[in-house]
Formats: sequence, C-alpha cells, structure tokens
Amino acid sequence: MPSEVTISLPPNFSFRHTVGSHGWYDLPPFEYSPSRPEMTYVFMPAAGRPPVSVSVKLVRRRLVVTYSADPAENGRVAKGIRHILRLDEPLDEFYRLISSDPQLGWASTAGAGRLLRSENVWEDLVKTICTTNCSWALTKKMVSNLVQKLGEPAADGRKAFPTPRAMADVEADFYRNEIRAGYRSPYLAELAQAVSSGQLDPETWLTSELPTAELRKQLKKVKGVGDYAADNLLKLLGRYDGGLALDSWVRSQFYKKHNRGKACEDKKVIRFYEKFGRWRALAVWCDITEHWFNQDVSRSA
DNA sequence: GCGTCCAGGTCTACC
DNA sequence: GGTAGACCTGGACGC
Repeated sequence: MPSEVTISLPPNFSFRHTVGSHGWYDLPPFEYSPSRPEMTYVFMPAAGRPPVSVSVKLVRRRLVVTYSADPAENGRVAKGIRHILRLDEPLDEFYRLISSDPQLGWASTAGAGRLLRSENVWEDLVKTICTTNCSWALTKKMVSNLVQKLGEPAADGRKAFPTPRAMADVEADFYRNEIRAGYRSPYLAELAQAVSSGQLDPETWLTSELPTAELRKQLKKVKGVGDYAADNLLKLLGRYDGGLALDSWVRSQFYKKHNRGKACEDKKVIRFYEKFGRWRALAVWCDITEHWFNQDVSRSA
C-alpha cells in the first residue's frame, strides 16, 4: 500500500509551467510527459534509508504525492517536493513588475517563473556541468549514465541521482569511458571528492549571505563551471540578479525574437533586459521560453 | 562505412 | 583583462 501526502499550493502556481520550465524534467531521476501531467522523481538515500521514488499529480489545486515507503517519510517527501517545485519562493514582486509588460505579462497570468530544480544543489551542480559545451542529447546521455551506473535503486526499481560518495568512489577514467563525460571527467571526479570529503558543501549556497557577484565567484571556483554554468546555477539558487546565463540557444532565441534573426553582441541582450533589475535573469528565461507554452497561457494548473 | 568538419562552454597559457 | 588554442562528443556531410 503506497503512502500519500497532500500539499496545498500558492495561488499563483502552475504545475505544468513549473515542471516544464526547463529541460530538467527530461533528465533522470525526473520523468514527466506533458500529455500525462504526472511527474515522478527519486529522492537520494538519506540517513541510512534507501531512495524514495515519488509520483506527483495535481488534483483540484492540490498536489497529491504517492510513494512506496514508510509514511514516516512524509515530512521529507513534502519538504523535498516544496523545494523542487519552489512552492515557497516569493515571486509576487516579479509578477507585479511584469504584469503590465507586453513581453512578459503572460508569465504572471500563467503563473510561470518557478524553475524546476533537483532535491539538492549537488545534483543541480553536476547536471549543469553536464550541460556545458555539448548537445542536449549528450547531456541526457551523461546524466542517464550517472543515474543508471552509480545511482541507488528505490523500492520500485527507479534509481536516484548518485550521492557525492558514490561518485567519489570511481576514478576519472570511469567518467570518461562509462559516463562519456569526455574532458569533464576529471572535473566530476575532483568535485565528487571535494563534496564527499566535506571540503566543499554546495548546499550552503542556498542560504549564503554573500552578494550575488561574490557567490558567482565561489561557483566559478568549481572546475567546469564558467560564466554560463554559474549564472544557470544562480537561477536555481533563486538569485536572478547575476548574469543572464547566455548560451548559444538563448542567444539564438533572442536574435529571432528581438533582433530580426540577426546576431548581436551580448551587450545588446543585457541592455534589453536591464529594466527588470534584480529579476533580469528570470525575465530572460520567461521571455525566450514563452513559445513552449503558447497553446494555452491560462493558469491551467 | 569511413573520414572530416563543426558546434557546444570552459580551462590554461600567454600577452 | 582579453585572446587563442585545446579539450571531447556526436551529428552532419561528403566520398
């Protein structure tokens, strides 16, 4: 008999805009199909307990989370889902700022703007490194390999993202030959060692009181994390006042939408979103992903 | 089927 | 601080 926990939602929350906010839903241990609005995820083993595989569905403006584990896991599961879907993130100021904006008003109407994230910063950090300098297909391959080859299975057989310890237990050659991480292999091995040994604790970035520019410097100290990766991580940490996380795809979308298809310097992109102040990185993302949700921009859960 | 070229960010060495 | 070249993979392309 599966356990179940129900989670109430903030008024401006959209399930599909949050889960589908960026590509994370397409990477294990997430599973999601827009045509079947149910998200599954596997929480890592914790405190000697095995991974927990959860299924999340929207039922009458509430999230119903079912999982095959002891009901004593209710607290952890509910807290984890709130974190992943950013249910406690205050976006009222952002929505007020964009509500009358011709480009972004749709996002406040739709309840978009919450960017899906993993249960912890460690997982987001490794996945972000796997997005750099390669196609999305290769990112999927690397992350799938990590989960399949180093992740621990939950009761239903689905595997969690590997822990720092599990990743520290293998050599750089394993990442090169088995994960197909290429030149990122020594970066992943070094990162896993640092986190596993306690030398680096990415979770502290969530509550860091450092100014965003300083925190960005900290992130860039991790090998494999450059400008784009640091800015992407800052967004997942809830900091939207860093850089704009401009990669080739974001740039090409901007050129199409705002520059008659012609390439331009990043300075022009930055100027375009300046008016959104400390929300600029979130504004960029909402703007260039608008077409993903064009079929229905109502707050349809 | 094979070889070549290219795109994709980051690192390091160098200026 | 800015720049060039290397890193590695997989897809596209030509033969």
